[in-house]
Amino acid sequence: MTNESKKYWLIKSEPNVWSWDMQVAVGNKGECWSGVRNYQARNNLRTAKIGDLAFFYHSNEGKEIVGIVEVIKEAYPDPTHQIENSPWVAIDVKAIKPLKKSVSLATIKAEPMLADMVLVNNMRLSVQPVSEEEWRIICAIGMVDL
DNA sequence: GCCAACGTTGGC
DNA sequence: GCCAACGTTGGC
Repeated sequence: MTNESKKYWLIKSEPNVWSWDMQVAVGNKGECWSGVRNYQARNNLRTAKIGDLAFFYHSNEGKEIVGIVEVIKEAYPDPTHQIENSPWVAIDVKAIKPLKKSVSLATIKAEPMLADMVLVNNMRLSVQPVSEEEWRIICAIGMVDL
């Protein structure tokens, strides 16, 4: 695993369904990221590799990036959709660290350098790529070193 | 709770 | 293959 091949993502969760605190509570064993029912998001999940990092975004309630997770298991059949030839996949992620300062959607929208983020332009996509530049900017705003 | 934006479905 | 109807997401 080299730094060059590492990709960055943003994954969304409604905190009343699966929150950052719950993600932290399961610790290093991580948790299965499942239930994605959107082809574009599914394709992104398939692309995610072990060691890739992702922002953990709270949708609906909070509307902010609260932490960083790492992919620890690559795409496998979604355990919440057990039918033959299910098109859906899941990955496993584990919490790495919280942002010292969470980065809200309003903050992202207000930052011109982040105007091209998928989060801003395709609000409904639940698993989305983040460019290295966007990653660095948000880490800086969130006062986290990664 | 409302509704705009988007994705999916199904009739034709 | 088009497009209207419907369902879902998610900000407000």
